[in-house]
Order: sequence, then structure tokens, then C-alpha cells
Amino acid sequence: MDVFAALSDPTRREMLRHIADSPTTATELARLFPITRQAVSKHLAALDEAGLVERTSSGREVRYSLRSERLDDVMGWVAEVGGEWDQRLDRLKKRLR
Amino acid sequence: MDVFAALSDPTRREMLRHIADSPTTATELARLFPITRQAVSKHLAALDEAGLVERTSSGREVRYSLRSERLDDVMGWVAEVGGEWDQRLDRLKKRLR
DNA sequence: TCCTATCGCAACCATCCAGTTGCACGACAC
DNA sequence: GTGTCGTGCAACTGGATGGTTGCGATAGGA
Repeated sequence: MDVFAALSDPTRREMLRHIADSPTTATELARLFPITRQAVSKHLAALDEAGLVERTSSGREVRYSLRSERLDDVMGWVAEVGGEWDQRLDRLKKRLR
Repeated sequence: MDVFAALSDPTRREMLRHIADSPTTATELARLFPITRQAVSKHLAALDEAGLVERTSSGREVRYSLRSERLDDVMGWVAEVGGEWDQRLDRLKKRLR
């Protein structure tokens, strides 16, 4: 799955937020979301395939953490298409600050 | 349709590129892509619903142009989740230059 | 007026995808 | 060893979606 497709699902975006906040496992996420662990697992597989997360298995648990490289690609595409990215990035900086 | 979902389709992203380059109509795009004008029209409707394009009808033709505000939202989300957006934005600037 | 080009609406189809259930396997605790 | 917890795989289902065809309406040019 490509990055944009992976980010198209609201649930996946929310999960990525959690993962970015702190590395998480599938079962932990399944407690936070009103869906099955299997469904969570599928979402994580999608995020993994898109290169957005990193799998680290220790013992019987698999913990997912954020891999932000692909997010740069997204920003790059948006900036490229959006045009006038110079002012746009400045505005963004201001907004985030 | 929300912005991320609208951008999830490769064809729509390509179309948005064209539109960003210069405002275009549905039939013109249909000549550039290997799909029907109807399919193009649906994609444009999706982009419109997401607030990514602006419709300007003159006579019998409807021309679509880019509305970049929503793209800012996308960049905002990515920067927010990605973290360390300060260095990231600097890197992006360098890459685009 | 008549022909043509652009567009919108609706129905239909095939595929994809999020979600479920069920089961089996390996790791940890007792 | 036995039970439990976390994970993975497979099959199935309902709904969303990209694509098509067909038709009717309207605007412009000959």
C-alpha cells in the first residue's frame, strides 16, 4: 500500500498519532479503539507496508513505533503541488509554534 | 470525502498536479487519462467535495483550479504527527530548492 | 435552425477493503 | 506441565468505490 492510501483511513491516522506519541502494541490499541485486535492488526500491517511504522518484536509482543521518513515524502508532494511553498512553510511554522 | 481520502487515489493526485499546473476541464483531463470523462468527472467531484479544487463555469464548460488551503491542513497534520517538524521543514525547504 | 461539444444524472458492475469470527502457535507465569 | 496472553493466518461478509454505458439538457458555431 502506498503512503497516501495508508493515511486515507481515519482510524489508521488516529493509530499513527498514538504510535507517534509512544510505541504501542496491537492489543493495546485494540483496547483504545472500538474494533477487534484483528482489525487493528490489519491496519498496522498497512502502516508497516507503507513504511510508516517499525516493528520491534520482543518476546511474544510486537511493538510498533513511528518511522517518519515517509511522512517527508508526503510533505514533499504537498509542497510541490501546492506551490508557493516558501510562504506556506513559513505560515505552517507559525501555526505550529 | 475528506482530504486524505481524496488524495489517496493516484489518478486524483495526478489530476490535481495537472490542475495545479493550469486550470483544466473534465473533457481535457479525459483526453490525458485512459478513462472516461464520467470517471474524470467523479474524481473531480471528489476533489471538489474535499475542498481541493474550485469550480468556475463559463458558458458550457466548467474549469477546475487548485484551492491550496486544504493542503495546508495536510501539511499541518503531517508536521504535527511527524514531530521534530522544525528540522523537517528546513530539510524540506532545502530539498525543494 | 441544425449540428456538435460539454456537462450532469442515473443505473449498473467488479473489485477492493474494513471488519468480523475461528483457529493454531509460541512465549510467559504458576 | 498447564493455563493464559499476545500474535498470525484464513475465510467470510457488507459496504464503499472506481469504472462503465446510456440518456437528456444546454451552449456555440455553421
